Amino acid sequence: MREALAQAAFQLFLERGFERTTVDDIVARAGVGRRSFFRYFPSKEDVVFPDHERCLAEVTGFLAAVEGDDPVGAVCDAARIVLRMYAANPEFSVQRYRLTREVPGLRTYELSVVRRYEQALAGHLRARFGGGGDGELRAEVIAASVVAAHNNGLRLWLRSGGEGDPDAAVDHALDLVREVWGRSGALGPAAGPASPAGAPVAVPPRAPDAAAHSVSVEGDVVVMVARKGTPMWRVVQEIEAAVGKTRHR
Amino acid sequence: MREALAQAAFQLFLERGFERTTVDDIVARAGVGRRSFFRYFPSKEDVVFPDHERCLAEVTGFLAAVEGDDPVGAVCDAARIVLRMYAANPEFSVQRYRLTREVPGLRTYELSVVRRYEQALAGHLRARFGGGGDGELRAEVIAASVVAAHNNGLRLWLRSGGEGDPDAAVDHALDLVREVWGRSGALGPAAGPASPAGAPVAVPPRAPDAAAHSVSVEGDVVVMVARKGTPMWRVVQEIEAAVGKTRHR
DNA sequence: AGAGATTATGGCACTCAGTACCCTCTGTAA
DNA sequence: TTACAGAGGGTACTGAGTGCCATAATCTCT
Repeated sequence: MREALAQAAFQLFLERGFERTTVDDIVARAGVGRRSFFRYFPSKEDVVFPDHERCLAEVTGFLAAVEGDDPVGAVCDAARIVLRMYAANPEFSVQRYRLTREVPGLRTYELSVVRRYEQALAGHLRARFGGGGDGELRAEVIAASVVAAHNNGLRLWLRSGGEGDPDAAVDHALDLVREVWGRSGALGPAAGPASPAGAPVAVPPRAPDAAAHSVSVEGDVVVMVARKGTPMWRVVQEIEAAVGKTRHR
Repeated sequence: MREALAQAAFQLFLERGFERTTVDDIVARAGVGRRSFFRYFPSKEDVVFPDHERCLAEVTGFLAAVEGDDPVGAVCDAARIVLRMYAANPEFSVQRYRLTREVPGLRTYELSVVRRYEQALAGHLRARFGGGGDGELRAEVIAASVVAAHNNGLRLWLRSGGEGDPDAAVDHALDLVREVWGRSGALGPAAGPASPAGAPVAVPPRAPDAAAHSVSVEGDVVVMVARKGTPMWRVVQEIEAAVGKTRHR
């Protein structure tokens, strides 16, 4: 149902534009009742970003699970989770990007979504930095920097039409932030990194998913996000697939 | 007329809340026709930020006129223009802050306003940095940092009830950004980069056997975090326990 | 299986923001 | 006086979003 609504809506948005499409048009094409639309999407804007809620949950889950003394690296990895969601459906992401660029209402809606990611990152950093020594300030500035860097790399890829890999651009952008802030978000360049050795190498894996659920493996932490009501056999299947895929790497 | 409408609206928002105040209520108190409201304010949200349009014009004007070889300093000064607008009416700013914090619609509207400031700053930096050498990337990251730093200092002052001077906190926050980015937004002031560019992101080491499984249910999204190697039966068990727990609410 | 409870969906009516169109009033220039 | 312009007001409409209730599907327990 969610899927049917999102698909019908997106078709219509591409055909007639976002503002010239009413909710009644959408439910007519999907063949469902009008009331059902608002059960699945709290607003007309939400249908354009059907997977952000799940992705946000994935990001917060990842940040809650991550350990170690590299909070800046952790939030960069969290940003890569978002990137993976975009990269999982290049055509959709590119079309949505074009749509969002020319509809003011969608732009501001996207801002509010991005803001929630930023706050998730900032919350993680704040918890690690503590209150003293400008902890909150540094957390917010670094979170904003990471989001801006991520968005810059992502936009580059979206503007190119979704050709190739967005990872290189985003990695490069995030590296810039990490170079400036060091791994611990220290105050000033002098107090910089001195990165302790033993950092295992891992970039978040590519998304195999493109389904309603997602399983990601970060190092040896497995994060699964699914909708309530998903059959358990399917969850098990996806976890096993994801874990098996990254086991020998 | 503009003034009368803004004043009537703000009174009502404080008395009954933003969402429980209709435009008809506002025009009734102001003693004008409903149609006139939308002549002066394109939306109900605009009446809460009656001076941002002017301030944005001031910022862009300043940036267009500024000279010198210190673009980062220039955008910091531009941010101080915004701060001055807030500081000009402490009571109003504090009340508006409290109102904005608890009304989602106003929060997202404010985001769109802040975004325009950020784009003004980024545009100035982009013009100075040029296209090469990650100019665009640096421009956007620095603009985001300056905005985040400004907002952090401003929020500190607003939360304190508008007592004293917001300048100290904002100056300090902006100094942090300038220390990190230098006056020209160079790529790392003196510091040799922590890790060579393009180095893969480090993922922190893990405690070997800390039992860190967790299943959380947010709405109807289930997020599961577990370590690789956890027996599948145990994962299934925990998911079912968590989902069952929240099923009958 | 079948009664009872729970959930998913549809339908209806309503509020309210925002817009299009037209009206009135007032002041100004010829 | 007429002609005109511009500010304000009124009316009716569209469309998003919500509350309430009816009905169908599904689940649970015996």
